[in-house]
Amino acid sequence: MRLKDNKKKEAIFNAAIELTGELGLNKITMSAIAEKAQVASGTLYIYFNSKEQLFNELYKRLISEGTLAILPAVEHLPIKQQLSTIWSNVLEFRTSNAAEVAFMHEFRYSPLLDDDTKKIDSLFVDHIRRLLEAGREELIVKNLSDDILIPLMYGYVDNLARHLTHKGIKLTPEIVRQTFIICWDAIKA
Amino acid sequence: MRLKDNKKKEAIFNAAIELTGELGLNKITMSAIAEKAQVASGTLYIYFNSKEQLFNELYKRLISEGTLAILPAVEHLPIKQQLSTIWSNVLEFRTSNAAEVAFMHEFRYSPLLDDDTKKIDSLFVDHIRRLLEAGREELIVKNLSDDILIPLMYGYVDNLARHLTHKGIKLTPEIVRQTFIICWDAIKA
DNA sequence: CTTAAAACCGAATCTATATTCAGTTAATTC
DNA sequence: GAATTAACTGAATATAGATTCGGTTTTAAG
Repeated sequence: MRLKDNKKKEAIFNAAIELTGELGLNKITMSAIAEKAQVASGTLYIYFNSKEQLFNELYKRLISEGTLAILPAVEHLPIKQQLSTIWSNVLEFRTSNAAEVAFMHEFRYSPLLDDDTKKIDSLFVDHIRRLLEAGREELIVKNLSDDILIPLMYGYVDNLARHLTHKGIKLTPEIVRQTFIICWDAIKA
Repeated sequence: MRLKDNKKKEAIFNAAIELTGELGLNKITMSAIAEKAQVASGTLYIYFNSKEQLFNELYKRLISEGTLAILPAVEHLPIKQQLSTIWSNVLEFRTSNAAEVAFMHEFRYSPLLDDDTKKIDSLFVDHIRRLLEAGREELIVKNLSDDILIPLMYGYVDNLARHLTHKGIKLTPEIVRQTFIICWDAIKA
């Protein structure tokens, strides 16, 4: 008997990512993915039960390999430094992996996103939440609810990265520095 | 001969908005819109050429009646006051018109959005751009590019409003005040 | 009151794609 | 190296839903 080929699964994922970059999530068909991955359309169903499952699995992988891997092992650093490092990493990741980020962003708001996948999303936010709490205890972060502070950071980084990518502005250390200052000015006590 | 019934068009728009609130943009069918608006599906095509046109027209209307109407006639006020008033209005609008905002948000990232409609979006941003420029001249706003400042304001208000709505948190004057302070701390010189 | 034209209806059509499946190929095991 | 079994193929199927269209109703105009 024959075994599944892991490289084939990679090829399928890559095809999906590339096609999102080229066409946008909603114009992608299973046939197009199959063609780009150099397999027959029926083969996709050996590796995935459905289009929905394919995308959800890809999304989860990108979140864990991309976003979560961004959280550095920097627990020994002061709060502000930790936030600064994370800020820099996230911005870097988001502006240098255009196709992946496009996929993640489009999929996040698509009807295909399933309930299970939604949970993964919160891991990253939870980490930020803990940092902010620590910052409040040290009296260096404004004593305001997470509901008010987190949308600032999350909304800014998301919008900023998309804006820069969209306008073809290359991320420079100077931009990273300036934007973090803005962000910190916003939340510092 | 018979004339088009303007109330019917309203009913169609309202049906589309309500259905977005109930089901999300992507689950909406022309038949469902027709049913909720109490017309036959064929009738939709008397008023609109296609589903795409229907949604684009609705989106444009919501932008101009909603978002643009938010820009108050406050040109005589100091920059900071103007920004504060706009901030308050946008937040108020975004949290108290859940179905409309859901539609606008979902449609904004949907494949149906056409090029022409995209242009309308920028009117609001242009207004903010002019305010920031004036603020920089007065040395009260950080001397940084719009590409860096605008995503902060836009990303924050967008994310914040969605977050509050999603978590069922009612917008209070205190939240408006606190969030504007955050925003202003971020951009002030 | 008549007539013409356009709104209106909703069943039938058309289309795009996700998914299936019968047949074929390749790799694993003994 | 034969048998077995799962991967693999891609044409055929199934289906959802946008759009069309022939027939019907309404109303403005004369």
